Amino acid sequence: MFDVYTRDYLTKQENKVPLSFYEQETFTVTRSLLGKILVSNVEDKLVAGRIVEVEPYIGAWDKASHAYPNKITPRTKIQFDKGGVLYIYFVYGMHYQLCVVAEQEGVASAILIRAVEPVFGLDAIRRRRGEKVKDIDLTNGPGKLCKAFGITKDLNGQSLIGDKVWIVKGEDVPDESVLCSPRVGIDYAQEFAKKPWRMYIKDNAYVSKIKTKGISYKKAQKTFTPD
DNA sequence: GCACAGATTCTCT
DNA sequence: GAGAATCTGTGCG
Repeated sequence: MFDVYTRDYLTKQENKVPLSFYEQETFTVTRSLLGKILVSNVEDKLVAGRIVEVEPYIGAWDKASHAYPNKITPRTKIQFDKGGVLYIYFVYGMHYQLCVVAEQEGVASAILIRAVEPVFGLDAIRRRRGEKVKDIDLTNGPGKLCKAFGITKDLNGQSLIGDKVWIVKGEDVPDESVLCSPRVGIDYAQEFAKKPWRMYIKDNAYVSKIKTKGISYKKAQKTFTPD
């Protein structure tokens, strides 16, 4: 654990990542989220974790996106918002997923946070996840981290510079430490199911299970096209 | 250390 | 009414 992430540091308004960060192009934001600190303050419990695994979803041409092809429904309309809000949805009858909306207004974009490394509020995380769960399994998956952070549908559409969930600066991760592999659980997305757009920090123990060997960030970057 | 099925409810057809 | 951007326990080695 890192002692630098104190309550004081995590809650200071000036340390929150500004909205302009989220308004950038999706792939850039996805990459830059690695190493940053996700903070939640719900039910009066401050909890934080370093982001170690993320996946981008583009509404316009990515078949894996809920909003493909620019489909506006009550669920997906949040993805069309201006970058800097939360997109939270429910899957498999029991799990929430937490996404960050990027890009300008009108561009459907969501970045799924798949795993974090706990850095603050371990007690609250353990209580929410259950006493039997091993430390390494507390937040190494999108459903797990939502439970650990107290994320529910109520937070859908909330601002990322609000007082419930936000992101603060962490340690920058060099390109050499970023690996990319196919995204998870999207077999229906045809050619897009194989795109190596799941990004994670190399050798980090809190990344969720990896089946295929990752490729370099530079290589993956070239595949980020509508093809 | 696998593989498999069950849980359970929301969203869109 | 089908299927889902998942997790967990069980059973087998």
